Amino acid sequence: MARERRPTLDTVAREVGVSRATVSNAYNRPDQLSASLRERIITTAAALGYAGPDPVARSLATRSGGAVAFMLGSRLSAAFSDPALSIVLDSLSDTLDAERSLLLMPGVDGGPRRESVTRAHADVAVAYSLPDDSAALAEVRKRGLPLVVIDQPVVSGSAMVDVADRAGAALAASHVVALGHREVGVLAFALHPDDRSGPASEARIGSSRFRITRERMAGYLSVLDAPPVWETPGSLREGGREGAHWLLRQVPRPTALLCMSDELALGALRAAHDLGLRVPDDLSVVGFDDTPAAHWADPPLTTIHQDLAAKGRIAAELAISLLDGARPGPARTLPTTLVERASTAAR
Amino acid sequence: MARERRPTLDTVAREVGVSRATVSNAYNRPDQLSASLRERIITTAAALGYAGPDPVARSLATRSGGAVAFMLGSRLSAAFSDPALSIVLDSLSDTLDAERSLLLMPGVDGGPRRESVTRAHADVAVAYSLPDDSAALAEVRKRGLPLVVIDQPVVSGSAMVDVADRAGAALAASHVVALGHREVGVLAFALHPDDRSGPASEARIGSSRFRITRERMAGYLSVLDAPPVWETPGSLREGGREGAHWLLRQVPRPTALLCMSDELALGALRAAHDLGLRVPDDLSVVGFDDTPAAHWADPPLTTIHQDLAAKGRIAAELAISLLDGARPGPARTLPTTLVERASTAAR
DNA sequence: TTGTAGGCGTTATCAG
DNA sequence: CTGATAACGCCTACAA
Repeated sequence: MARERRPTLDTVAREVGVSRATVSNAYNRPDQLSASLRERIITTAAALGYAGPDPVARSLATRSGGAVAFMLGSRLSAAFSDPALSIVLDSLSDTLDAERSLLLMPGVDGGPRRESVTRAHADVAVAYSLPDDSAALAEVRKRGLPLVVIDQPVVSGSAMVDVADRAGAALAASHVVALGHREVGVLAFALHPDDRSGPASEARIGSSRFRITRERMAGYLSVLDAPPVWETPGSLREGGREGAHWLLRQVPRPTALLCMSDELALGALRAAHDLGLRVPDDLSVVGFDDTPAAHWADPPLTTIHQDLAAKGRIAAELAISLLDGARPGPARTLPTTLVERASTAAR
Repeated sequence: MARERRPTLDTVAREVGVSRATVSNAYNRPDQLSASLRERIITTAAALGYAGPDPVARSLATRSGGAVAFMLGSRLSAAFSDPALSIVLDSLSDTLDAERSLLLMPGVDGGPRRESVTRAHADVAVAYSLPDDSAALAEVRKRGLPLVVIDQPVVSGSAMVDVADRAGAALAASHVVALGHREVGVLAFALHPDDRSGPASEARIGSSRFRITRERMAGYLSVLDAPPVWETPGSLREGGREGAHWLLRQVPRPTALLCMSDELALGALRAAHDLGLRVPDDLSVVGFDDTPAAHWADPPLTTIHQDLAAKGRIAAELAISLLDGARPGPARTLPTTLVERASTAAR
């Protein structure tokens, strides 16, 4: 079924009896021609079924106009279930120029497939918490795409925004220790992009390929001595629940749980409920991120606050400035603070 | 800072001493030239810093290769907080050809801005639950982009997938009526794209611009007689909670609540808890969608099941087939079924 | 196996 | 205000 050839600038130009350039101007520089002519052009274009300049051809000619590629470390389902990411992505997309769209590149094995970034119509890439050695990152570099990384080690020549993860985690650990807790368990994100969930060995902890996990762990460990650690891929409530069940079976049983995200902490709350433990009387729980859910939790969650919306906004601003030819400056690191609510208490 | 001109196919060709076509073949048709020559080409390309064929130029030449545009009716934050959408989007992105990426187009006022679809590098569009008269839809038609719509009235010439929303809603209503409930309240999605939340007048209900809201409401109303209705934008738990509070203040107080999504129902559960009402003893609650959260809810939610993953998968398959030149067939309508769990009981 | 020539649909530059 | 003409970077018959 031969799709009939669509009309082009040329078709319209010929029909109206003017040059291509004039038709182009009718769309892109209305002030460059008389209103009446423009009117005539637009009208016959519509009559011809011409939809306006082809976006791809325009991009080729202008060498720009693609989207910003947002590279994820996980599938979309995992991504969507992470409220922290939602907030970042939302504020990022809100900050972007109106004409720039968002190319979402889900990960399949710790990152988008190399080939997808090869063919992506993007003129800047944003990496969100990818493993250090992601192939996608290598391809971005090869293509020479400007890059901004979020929560990730600096790739040379890229702009960067992250938060004081290590300090925040240390804050969380110090908080429970100050409250008198001695047996403390840790609910951690994935240490490696292999979808494993279970108790984490020291070896795995030591070799983690995710910066964020590494940093938060380092923060915890700067205060704690070899706590039991459960690792779970993604940032899923159910994963947190499962891990908390395991941690609470350890002897001696932890009286406090440090969680790398609020979602994980919510799962821990649920586990405590399952086991008939009262929070904070029998168990203290600390989250990370301070997402809206931390507020509404029952009890409201003590957590480490970070400004997720700012993270997205800054990432977008950095992307825009790279596009404008600016050179990446030093990393922008956002602060973290402890927010005490009702899920922690002295033991 | 003049970005130096990047090498092109031509640069490489000249350097190696072959023609452009040959270099092109080296990338796209390895079998068209000797391995050694190809090797030589790739090597010097790397040396020159040539990253491979430019995706935009390639697309222009092949008239394809853009992404699939996914048009949302809401901002990303709202989209992300809707688990039903996450599931659909995830299975859609999973089903897509490996080489096709996903262009996410958030809505700002009931849909993506017209201009964004004008410039989008996409060769097929998917509309998810947009209002009937969205400007984005008009632009898609104008551009002649193949379109598949999800949960939305057929736009002429587009492929369509939806679920038996009306029948499902009728199922929910019949269920509580069969259980003896006479006072039934309804927690509804937005009726119009104006971010309003509050009691819904009959006029608003009668003129809803969202097909999904219309259909589910029609299903409820086919069984119920003028129930109190609270309308809330998005599918947010908090919105459901607020609405349920209002509904439960009505006299006579409803003994059952019908909710247009599980998230809304979860909010209703929360409201019941706030008010000291036991579910299902004092109040029955029915959701819609059967997302994973319905399982885990306390009590587990009676809800209307629909196969969200299938919806995404089918949408992707339809998009692909449109791209292959197929003409849109009749709408694919997925069934809905009642899943009885513990949130409903006889009164 | 390799090269030639002609598009793909726009935009940009620079005269007129 | 309008119109040639030359890019933009690549693909694809078709010819050699």
